[in-house]
Amino acid sequence: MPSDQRRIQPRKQPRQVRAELTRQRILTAAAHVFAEHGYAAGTTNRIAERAGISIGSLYQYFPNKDAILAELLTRHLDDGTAAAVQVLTGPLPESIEDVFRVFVRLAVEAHLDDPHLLRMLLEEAPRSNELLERVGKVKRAMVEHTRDLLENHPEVRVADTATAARLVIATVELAVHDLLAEPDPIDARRLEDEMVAMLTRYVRG
Amino acid sequence: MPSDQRRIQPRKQPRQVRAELTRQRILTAAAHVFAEHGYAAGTTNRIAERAGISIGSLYQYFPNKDAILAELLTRHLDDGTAAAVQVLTGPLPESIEDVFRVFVRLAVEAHLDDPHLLRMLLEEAPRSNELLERVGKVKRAMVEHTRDLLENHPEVRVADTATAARLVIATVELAVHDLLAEPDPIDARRLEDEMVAMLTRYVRG
DNA sequence: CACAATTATGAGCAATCACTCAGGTCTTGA
DNA sequence: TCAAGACCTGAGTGATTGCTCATAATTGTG
Repeated sequence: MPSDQRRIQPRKQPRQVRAELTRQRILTAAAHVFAEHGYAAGTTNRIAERAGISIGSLYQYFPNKDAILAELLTRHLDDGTAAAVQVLTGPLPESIEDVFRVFVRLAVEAHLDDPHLLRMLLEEAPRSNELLERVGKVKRAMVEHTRDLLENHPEVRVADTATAARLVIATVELAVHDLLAEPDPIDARRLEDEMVAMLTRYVRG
Repeated sequence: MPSDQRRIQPRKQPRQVRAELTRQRILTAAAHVFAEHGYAAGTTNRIAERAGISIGSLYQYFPNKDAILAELLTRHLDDGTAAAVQVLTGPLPESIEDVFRVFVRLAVEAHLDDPHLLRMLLEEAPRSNELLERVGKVKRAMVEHTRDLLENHPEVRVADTATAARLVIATVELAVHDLLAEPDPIDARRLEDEMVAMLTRYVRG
């Protein structure tokens, strides 16, 4: 425990209830502000104002602005993997069509509540090597899982499973980016149906 | 020609050769700087430095930073539509598989030289309503063309051509975002092959 | 109640950045 | 050759922003 350690972490851990409450309020406010103004224009003062606290308090819980972004991204990633693990733990459907449907729906649901925030998070992730690496890790894990699935499922007839797995994952991700950004968002059900159809016909050969 | 018009355009049009040359250098430098540092961190001073000119000169050719971004995006959009028009003017292949191959290759080639810049341009486009509208217009035109194609081609058997067209366009766009961002970019040929296969099998039903 | 630890405050600092302007240098044309 | 206009220069300005710190308020503990 070096005594001259840099102030990379803010103070100590919260001890009182109101502290943890303030932390939550900061994160919620940051999510709103970032989603609305983007990362660069989402100033820390604005976040504090929206959270109903002073700017000083904000910096007692986060060492800097980037740390807030990191925490938001971490939470999303953790939520996503938790949901995925839960699905993978149970029994999967037999047909690949139904398997794809499960995954596509999972992806859609995970991003349906705040697409703008999610878009921002993924855009700003490259700002930090650590975040970029973390996102990359999750993505690589998904690609690996998909490749296993493609290689072992009897219905699947694609040859280049490595490329196919990347293509499938990228296509599902795309669901997100087309559900949001557009001012005229596509209907979630229809998108799901068509995407599942496309993926299924593709891997069946 | 109102005399009190705001200084939205910088000075007059360039008259001498060196002026046009300087303009080009600014745009080239901006492309590099934006691609490397992103829009927010790509300062105008850095652009001027990279272009080998003074910051004052930069502001004789562009009224503000956003105008540089706008010009870069406009050029990309114009180049892209020009290439598309040229392809659409000539005779298209018979089979949809070959048609898709033509379009996918077009998209890949258009974005192969500077993927980072392109990513940045599309991310920052929402900063301006005008740019957003311009991008939206191009995209809508592509979707419309695709829908026509899907409805008139004998091999195509999808029912919901509206959704299918959007899905096809989004999938092709995806080629870009997966060719670049990743530190381990996918092989262009393989991606092209698999993507064409996926789209073809999808629309054939 | 006292008093120490924890949490909250917000004016202000230092740094950064887009952009200006007063004045230079170069090119052109007569 | 020599003005007049075109082009270039770069230190500086005003505004913004991330963040600090001295101080105050609140809470837990005996």
